[in-house]
Amino acid sequence: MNARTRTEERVPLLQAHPGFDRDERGSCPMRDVLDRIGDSWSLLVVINLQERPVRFNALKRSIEGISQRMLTVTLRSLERDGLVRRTVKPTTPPEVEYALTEVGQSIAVPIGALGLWAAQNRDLLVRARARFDAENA
Amino acid sequence: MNARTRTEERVPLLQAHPGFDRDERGSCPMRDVLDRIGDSWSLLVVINLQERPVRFNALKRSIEGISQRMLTVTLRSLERDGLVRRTVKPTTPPEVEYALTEVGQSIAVPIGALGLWAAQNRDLLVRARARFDAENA
DNA sequence: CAGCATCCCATTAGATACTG
DNA sequence: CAGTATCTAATGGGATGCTG
Repeated sequence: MNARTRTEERVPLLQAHPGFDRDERGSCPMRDVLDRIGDSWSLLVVINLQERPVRFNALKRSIEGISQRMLTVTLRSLERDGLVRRTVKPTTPPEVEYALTEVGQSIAVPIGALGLWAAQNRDLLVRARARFDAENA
Repeated sequence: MNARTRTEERVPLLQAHPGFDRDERGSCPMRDVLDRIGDSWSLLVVINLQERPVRFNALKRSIEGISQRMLTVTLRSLERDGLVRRTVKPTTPPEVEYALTEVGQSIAVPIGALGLWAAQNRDLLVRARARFDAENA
C-alpha cells in the first residue's frame, strides 16, 4: 500500500526463484502483491474475515488497536484488489457487511499458514531477540 | 518492525480464531510476529535466502530496489529474531554470508506459499484494481 | 452505524558521504 | 566488500470533529 510510489519508477523484481522471477511484464509478483497486502493491517483483516462476513464496527472491535481511519483505508484497499466485497443494506442505521471474495478466501489460506507459524514460534523469536540484545550490550 | 511503538502501549490482540487469540501473556502472536516480518523487505529477504546462503552485495542485487541501508536494517532485524545467521570470514576484503537458520527455514515455507499465491494471482488483482478504479471514476 | 475530511506529528526509508 | 552515519523528504497513522 505504501510502496506504490517506489514501485512506479523502480521496476522492482526478485530473481532466480521459481514463481518469484521477474515476469513477462518485467516486475516481481511477490513485490507487487506485497505492496498491496504487506502492510500492518491487511493480513489481520483478512484473517478476521475468514470465517464469516463481519460488519464494520465488529471488525474494528476484533482487531484491537486499529483506528477507524486505518480500518477504512485497509478495507478500501482490499476491496479495490477484489479480495473483499462490501455489501450495504439500506436500512437505518445502515448495515455494512464485509466479506472475503473467492480470491480473498484463497489468499486466506497461505496467510492462515503464516499466522499458525506465528502462533507456534513466537516464543522462539522472543527468546532469540532477548539473547541477541543481551549479547550486544 | 515499525509498530513497536504501538505494540508497547496498546495491548494488541485478535480474537476468536484458533491460534490467533490473545495468549497467556495477553498479546496476539500474529500481531507480534507481523511487527517483525511484516514489513516490505523481510519476506523478500527470507525468500532470497531460502535456497542457499548469500553474501551481502549479491543479496542486494537480487532484491532490486532495496537500498543498502534497508538491507542492513532488515538483515539485522532478522538476525536479532534468530531467523538469519551472519557469518564473517575474516579475509580482505571481508566476506559476509547470510543464511537462514533452522527457524528461518521453517518460516520460509509459509512465506513461500504466500509467494506462490502472489505469482499465480497477481493478474487477478491487477484486473480487479483496474475495474474498481474504472467504476469509481 | 459507518463512515469522510482535516490536521499534524512520529516514523520510515532513500540519498549521500565516509570507513575498516 | 560490507558496512556506518547523517540528513531530509515523504509517508503513515492517530486524534478529532462532522455527516447521511
